Amino acid sequence: MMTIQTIKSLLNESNFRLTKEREAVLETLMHSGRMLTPGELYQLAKENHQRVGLTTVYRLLEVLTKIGLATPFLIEGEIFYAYCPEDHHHHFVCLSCHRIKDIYGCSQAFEPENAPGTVEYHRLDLFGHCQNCQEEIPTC
Amino acid sequence: MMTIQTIKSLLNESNFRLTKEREAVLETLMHSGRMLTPGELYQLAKENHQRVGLTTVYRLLEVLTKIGLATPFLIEGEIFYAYCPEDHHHHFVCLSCHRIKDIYGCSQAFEPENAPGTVEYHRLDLFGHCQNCQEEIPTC
DNA sequence: TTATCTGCAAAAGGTTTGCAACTGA
DNA sequence: TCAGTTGCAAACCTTTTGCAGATAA
Repeated sequence: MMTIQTIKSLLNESNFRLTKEREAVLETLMHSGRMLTPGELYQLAKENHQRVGLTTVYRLLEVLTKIGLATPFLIEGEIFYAYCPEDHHHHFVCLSCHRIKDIYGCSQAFEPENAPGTVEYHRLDLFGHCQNCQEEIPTC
Repeated sequence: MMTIQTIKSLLNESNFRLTKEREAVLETLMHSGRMLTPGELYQLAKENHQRVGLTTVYRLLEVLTKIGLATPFLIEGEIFYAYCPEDHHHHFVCLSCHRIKDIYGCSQAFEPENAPGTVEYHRLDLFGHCQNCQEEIPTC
């Protein structure tokens, strides 16, 4: 996982700053290992660290998304964000606990040559239930 | 493309009804060939057909998503919906005009056996610019 | 016949904005 | 030093809900 220093450099490159509030929120997101709604992230960050404002959370998520360090997910009408290193990979998303596992090794093979246009990027997400959550699910 | 009659049957199977308002909105969505925000769909449907309410649009999109005939997309913070037949396929999404092209022939090969859990479903979307829009983009 | 659907108006809820004070680089 | 950031409160929208009347099946 990328160090805070590296992330700080990435932010600075784009004229963004890493304040102590942003660091608190960022660490909360990174260490959660999950995708979180802005509201959830705000709550968690408040619990784990100093006082931060919801506005700050929204603004940080926007910045992180812009520089490719966070990715939004739309699940059942709700928007979540996950910390997401900038290299190309895919995701396994647990629909129960919202944990994200990055999956590396993209063959790029499924960018068909007969695509009806120029492909800028693609996104592959697998949805299911992680091993922890499978055990907890009652067979019904 | 699925006929209205078929869609009506699918709706009825789940105790939903196809009213003339829903038919108007549905046809607008199907024939647009694009992903649309609820607001855009509402505007288009009003232009093309009789008077419909925005609430009706929201409720139809919810129903269609539930029975697998519409898919939501999250693009730059906005939620769009596309008509989407219920069989498994992928998408090419034009970031300029929001047109959607369905891509068939999924190898399923990228559901790795070493996935950290049970995969319920996956989703692969390609984003780029369709041939129409490439021509229009000024080289800058 | 009746469960479902409609549109409106109101409520709710999530997200953004303006601003004065603060702070990282 | 000063451009970028903060948190608050207010503004903004998008989405949902309640309801009485309409309608598909």
